[in-house]
Amino acid sequence: MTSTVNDAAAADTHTRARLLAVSVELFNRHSYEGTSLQMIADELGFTKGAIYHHFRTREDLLHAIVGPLLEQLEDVIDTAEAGRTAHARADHMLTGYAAHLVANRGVAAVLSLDPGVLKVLRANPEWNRLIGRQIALLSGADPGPRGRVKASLVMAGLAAAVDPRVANIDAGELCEVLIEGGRRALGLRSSRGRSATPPQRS
Amino acid sequence: MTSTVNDAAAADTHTRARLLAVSVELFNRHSYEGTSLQMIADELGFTKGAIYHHFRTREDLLHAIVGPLLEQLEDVIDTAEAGRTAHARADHMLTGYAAHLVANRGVAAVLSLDPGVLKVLRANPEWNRLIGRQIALLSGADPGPRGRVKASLVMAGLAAAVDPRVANIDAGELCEVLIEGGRRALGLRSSRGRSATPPQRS
Amino acid sequence: MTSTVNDAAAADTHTRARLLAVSVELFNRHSYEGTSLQMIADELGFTKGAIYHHFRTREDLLHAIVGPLLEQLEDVIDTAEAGRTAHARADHMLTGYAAHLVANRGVAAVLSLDPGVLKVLRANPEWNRLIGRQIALLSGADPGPRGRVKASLVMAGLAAAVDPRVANIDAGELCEVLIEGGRRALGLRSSRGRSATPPQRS
Amino acid sequence: MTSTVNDAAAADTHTRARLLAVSVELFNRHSYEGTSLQMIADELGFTKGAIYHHFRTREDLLHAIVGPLLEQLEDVIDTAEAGRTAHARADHMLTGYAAHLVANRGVAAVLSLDPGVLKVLRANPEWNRLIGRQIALLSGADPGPRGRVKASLVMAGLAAAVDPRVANIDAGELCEVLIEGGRRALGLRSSRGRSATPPQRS
DNA sequence: ACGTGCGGGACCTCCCGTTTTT
DNA sequence: AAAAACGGGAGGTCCCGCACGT
Repeated sequence: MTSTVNDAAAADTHTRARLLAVSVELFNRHSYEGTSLQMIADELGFTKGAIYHHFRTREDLLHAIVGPLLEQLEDVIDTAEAGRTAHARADHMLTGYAAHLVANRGVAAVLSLDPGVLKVLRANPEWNRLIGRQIALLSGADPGPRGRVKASLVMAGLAAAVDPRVANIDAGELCEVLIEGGRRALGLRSSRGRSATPPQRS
Repeated sequence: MTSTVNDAAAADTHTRARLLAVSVELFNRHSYEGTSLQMIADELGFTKGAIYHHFRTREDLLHAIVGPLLEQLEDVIDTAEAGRTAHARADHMLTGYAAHLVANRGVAAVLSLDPGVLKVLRANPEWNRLIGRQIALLSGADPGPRGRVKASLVMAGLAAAVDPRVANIDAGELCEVLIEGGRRALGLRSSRGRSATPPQRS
Repeated sequence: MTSTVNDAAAADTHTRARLLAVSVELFNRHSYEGTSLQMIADELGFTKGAIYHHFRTREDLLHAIVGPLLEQLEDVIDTAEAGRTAHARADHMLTGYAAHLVANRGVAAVLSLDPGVLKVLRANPEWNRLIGRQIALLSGADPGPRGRVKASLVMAGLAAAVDPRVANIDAGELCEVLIEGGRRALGLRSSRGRSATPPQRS
Repeated sequence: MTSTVNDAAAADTHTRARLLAVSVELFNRHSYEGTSLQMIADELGFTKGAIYHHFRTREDLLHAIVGPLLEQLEDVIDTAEAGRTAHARADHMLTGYAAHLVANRGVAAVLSLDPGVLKVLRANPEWNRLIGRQIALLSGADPGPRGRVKASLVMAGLAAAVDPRVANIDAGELCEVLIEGGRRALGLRSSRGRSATPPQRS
């Protein structure tokens, strides 16, 4: 069942989890910069002062949301980097990323596309490196500017495509479509048999 | 016809053009919601009052930026819709869209990805319909949820990939890569085996 | 009896004393109004709730600090008022005050100079009277406006001069200097070889 | 004519001068940290937003108040440092300082004694140096810790004594008393029958 | 066209004091 | 007795828009 970020936390930490969930939802609707603490507090039914007890600043709140997601993503990256060939590494990265996004539908768009969020992410060297590694992996089959462009295309494209507003589609099928689209865009031959992709032009 | 961004600039060379350019830059850096009139005024070297003389509200400013772009995009859509087969229509839409994005690098990301901007766009029925038509065209080869997902993937992916921060790449080559990636992701066979290069816009 | 600051501490050694000490230190650094309970709690390593258990309000905390000091000062005043001549009374007041300040270096400045503290002091009629009596004693040799001015000069001057940041000086010597300066400013002839050193308080 | 700080400005800059005057008054009554922008705005009859147009931060406001005063004081210090003997330099500093304080009755106490203000002053290296020079001058006749203590005594004492609440006394006489008290406290012989009245500043 | 002064109202931060829990 | 959760509310910053002047 669609494990969200807060799966574990949700059970006991009554309010903190709700706080994060509501925040994500509002960030999605109004963008990070466009969401005030007041809006979050109103949605939760209590006051800004209460929020302050859990997160001293709005950016702390954002950190608490994206932090776990990026840790999750780091696992995927770590695994992918252990692949033997550049092709395998890229494919692992892609499938892992797609699964990661689908598992966190509704959070992903905020994480990856909101300029307000990206500004915060770029300010954190560790997170910045993470994204760099991801791009490197995805563009591994084709380094250089072209590879970077494709990698960015896929990363942003997938992130945007999982937005629930895009289409009413089952998680499993969604993941399939994303992987298929990603592989083609990156020029990765679908590992077994079916070659939807024509031989690479240099 | 009807004034592209640069056209309008030519008329009013004095300040209006600089105002728009600076705004776009700041919207890109800080997101639409994260950019205040004060920031824009400071960057321009004059005061908020001066801005007010050109645009009565900050949203007006946004309209002035995205309006021409969307008109431009509408031309592409109109043309694409005249295609004979679904495949041709999707391909036209894709190539036209790629050219449109490349021609407006640096504006595109704001236009297509910033949630703050999207909220404004969604509020305008006309613009909302425009996006719907674009999705319909791109997913035309494969209607249904899967098609919508792929179309969204391509639309957002391309928009994100043109960001100058992604890679230092020549406009022509960038366009090629985008089209190639888009075609593959959408499952469009590279028609007539050639000419990834679209009709160039200024 | 008349518990001095340290006395009270001995009883409750656990926290109350540290609480007061830390508060005084922070009041000195940031002024009374500029010091929040949070700052005090942080410095102590525990939470605001803990403070609230000892003092129901921040003003209570202030009272607990200045109260004992003012009682101590009242003793000095009482004694001084028993002097036979105006000159002797003023001199007693001066020496006693100097000793009092030196014995409470670091607290004195807050007590006597911080406008935020003075506001609280002025609100308490008893304490207000106390200061009036002190001024009367010091200016006794020369009543009228000039006397009041000199008395204020001495009172504030001495209070400020005991601040440890002013000079690294031994308590005994400091007291000497203060008395000498005070006597001269007030126009009190250093009475017939009487030691400048006052009766030492613990 | 009790020249205030804003003499020149008062005429034309309608509100800015009032803003400063009101602020000084409230700082005196409630201490710097104890005075909110709201209080100032209320007293002036307009809003915090209006204040923001003149001073972007509360500390700016403080700077605008103490800045001119310290410049004035620097003139005095410069002049005093040109004296030939240590005694003369100290005496010049004293008389000049007294005149400076009397000329700015009501502002002086805030400037010199409020811990909140001192914190800001200490944070500014230039202003910090200024105070150091002043102490050096006053303690010049007797360097070392004892001299510093006396200098601090005089500086704070005089500043506190000019507070209008201390005594209803004419400016000229006040100045006389301050100089007399200061000289005695510092151990400066009233030099060669020179009038106690200092050179009047505008 | 542009600068200035200002109103009113958010924003985030954070504070103080209470309640609830351990 | 200490910690944690929370409610109100105020503080400072700052923003947007509108008067004016020029």
